[in-house]
Amino acid sequence: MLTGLRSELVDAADRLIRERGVAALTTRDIAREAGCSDGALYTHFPGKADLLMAVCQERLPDLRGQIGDLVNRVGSGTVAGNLEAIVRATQQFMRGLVPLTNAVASDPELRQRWREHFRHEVIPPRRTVEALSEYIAAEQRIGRVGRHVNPRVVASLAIGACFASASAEYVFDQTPHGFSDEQFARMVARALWDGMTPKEEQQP
Amino acid sequence: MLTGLRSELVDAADRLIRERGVAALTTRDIAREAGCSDGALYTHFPGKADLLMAVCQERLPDLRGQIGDLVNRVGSGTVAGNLEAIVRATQQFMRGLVPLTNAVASDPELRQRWREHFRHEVIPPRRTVEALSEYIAAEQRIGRVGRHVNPRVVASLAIGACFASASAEYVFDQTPHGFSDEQFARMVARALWDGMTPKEEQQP
Amino acid sequence: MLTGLRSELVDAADRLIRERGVAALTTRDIAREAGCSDGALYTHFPGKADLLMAVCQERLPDLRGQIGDLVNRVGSGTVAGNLEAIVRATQQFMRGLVPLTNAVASDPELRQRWREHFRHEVIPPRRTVEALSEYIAAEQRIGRVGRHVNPRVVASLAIGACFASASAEYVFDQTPHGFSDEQFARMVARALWDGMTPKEEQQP
Amino acid sequence: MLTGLRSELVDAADRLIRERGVAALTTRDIAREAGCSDGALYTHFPGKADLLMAVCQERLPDLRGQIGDLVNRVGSGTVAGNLEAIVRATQQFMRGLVPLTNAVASDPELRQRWREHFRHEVIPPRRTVEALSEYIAAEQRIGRVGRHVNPRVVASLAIGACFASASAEYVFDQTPHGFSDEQFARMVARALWDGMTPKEEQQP
DNA sequence: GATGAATGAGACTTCATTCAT
DNA sequence: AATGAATGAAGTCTCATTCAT
Repeated sequence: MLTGLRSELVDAADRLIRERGVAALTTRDIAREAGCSDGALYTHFPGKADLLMAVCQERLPDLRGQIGDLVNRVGSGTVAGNLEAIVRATQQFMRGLVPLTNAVASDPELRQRWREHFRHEVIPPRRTVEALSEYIAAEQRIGRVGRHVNPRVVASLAIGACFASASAEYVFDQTPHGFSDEQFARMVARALWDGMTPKEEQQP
Repeated sequence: MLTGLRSELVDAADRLIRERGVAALTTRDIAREAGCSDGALYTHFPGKADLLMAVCQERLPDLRGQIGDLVNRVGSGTVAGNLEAIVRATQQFMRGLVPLTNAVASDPELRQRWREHFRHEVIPPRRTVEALSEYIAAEQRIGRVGRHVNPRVVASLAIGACFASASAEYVFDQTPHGFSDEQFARMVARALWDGMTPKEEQQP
Repeated sequence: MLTGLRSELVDAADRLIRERGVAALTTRDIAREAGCSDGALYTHFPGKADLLMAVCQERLPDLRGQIGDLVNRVGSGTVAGNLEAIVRATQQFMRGLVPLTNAVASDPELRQRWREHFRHEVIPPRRTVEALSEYIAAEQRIGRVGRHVNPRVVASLAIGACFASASAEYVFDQTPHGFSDEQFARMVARALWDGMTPKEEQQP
Repeated sequence: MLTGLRSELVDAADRLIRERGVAALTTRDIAREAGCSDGALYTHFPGKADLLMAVCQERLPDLRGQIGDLVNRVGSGTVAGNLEAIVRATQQFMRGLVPLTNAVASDPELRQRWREHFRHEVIPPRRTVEALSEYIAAEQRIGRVGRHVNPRVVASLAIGACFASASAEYVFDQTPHGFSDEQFARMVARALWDGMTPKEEQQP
């Protein structure tokens, strides 16, 4: 056990949640996947729900880790280009997030515990939206984005579309739009940028 | 039994899925909610999964039913105003859709059956995106939307954001952006419209 | 199922408690003894503890049923003879009671529930003592038992000795005194009667 | 470890049996109470049952230790007074004995081992009865107790009543007679003495 | 000797499903 | 068609015991 059984269990649960969802996830399956006995789970966690919470807290991908440096590109490259790169990173991020939010959504106890956990913390989707908002606001401050733009709304559109695509892919194995990730990222960046260019007057 | 026990069961399951999710949903709960015996389910469905599929197929809200007439407003009012109304309708629609997709997502068997069911049919998210795409394309054809716009991308952004908001609300009881439905609809319509106005040249 | 599965289960549990005690009593054992499936228990009782409570409430032997008519012999026969007959009945009664009180004593949940159940009801040992006390008091009223006698104390001595004998027999397969039931009943009646005879004065 | 871990474990088990009974007593609880590791138990005992037997053998209170000197008062004070003091001591003794006999009674394995252990030794209740019998017989020999008295029967009555009171108190938190220890001891001594006074003739 | 993580058999309970009525 | 008692497989969790350190 180079890694410690605790991590092994969290890894195993994480893997199975992504592959099969929580509904059909038994403690025995997790133990088998982790290569340990049925009871071992209970030497590291008070119960199944606590292991699942640990998965959510410790294996939740962090968008900041993935787009942190992109956000630091404020003022360099083109805004549309940077947006496109951010959308690309978000697509990857959402593929990791969606199975977990689905797991949480379907299990009432887990859902309750998440709500309590995020009572005093920013929920992941909002954290993601805010990361992008900050980038847009920074570009806005140096005049590369129009003052008429609400950064949070634009961010919500981009992030929301990525989340919806990942969800649909997870459930139906199909995207709602039919584009490839690359195509979609480019076109989203373009469509949003079209509404973000600095200008004098506004059309009705 | 004015409505027939079959509908009673589908209604009961539908109600309970929305209230409590599928994870803790037992056939006994459904029977009690429908006001019938435990065994009655099996005179109308081969098993529990089939009842749940029936819920999904028969009780899945249809956005077309909700925005159909809005789509027919092509050429009337303002595009931004029409967009806003469509977003408002989509917000409602997504509140009904999200509990079902979450239910399906968490249960491997149900997920498999959905995939088969939608192998030869358009999946709900895409159907929704296409409904909005058609409206935008129609406006584009009569010159009220710029030719540089890809209707399906704009539609994906609007629909995706509504789906993401509804999901976050379902799981976390919070929206990722913090706006009210009304505010968000107005701002989304505005942001998208900013990038859709007909124009001569395009900024880099 | 001529008798109904519920009774079957209570009977089975009753039998096994007497044979083997509660410590090693599993729901599976009870089901097997009752000749039904593991789950059947739960169609008749909320849980194992409730079945055991049912055993205690419904199978608790009632001394009144066994000595009721003896008590009605007030004024007939000899007091010592009647006492002896009552002690004989009590010996039988205690053989039935002891396994149950031991079961209750060893299981904290069951004990808690008994205490609540008997919060507003007379506990079985006291009920037994009172039955005998009433007989003695009645003989006292008609002058066949000395006025210096406290009926409840004499009753406690007789009942207590029977309880202790039955307990020791249950645990050790031996009586603390080594007499047969018949011998012991006769001698107890004699010893108590020696202190109960009506008399004028009392020794210090 | 001034006392040695073995004693620590026996003490811990003894304490927990009296506080909570055997039914919910785990080796982990004992280890925690003794302030040692889970595994330590097995360096001093072959298994849990052996530890419990050790408790029974080593911590079983001995009435002789408590009433030994009282027994030596033969011929001094009054017989009734001495009886009363013995009953008082027995009441205390039974409060210590009852939790152990209940523990043994509920567990078939422990019960079997007790039976074997006491196959060639006098069982505790009988030892107690004999201690009192000897005192009464001694008084009888010097003429302070009537020759018609069977010492063992009188002893069984007194001891049995104390055992029954302690049992009922343990299980129900109530005594079968409702008297205080002091009252009950006095009245029992009186009732028995009434039948033990030396006399010429006997009433029918 | 002592530790405590790990084991794995087995406890109680749930629940989708069956079937005699 | 409808009932609901009965089934039994499967789930979560407990706990006496082992063993490498």
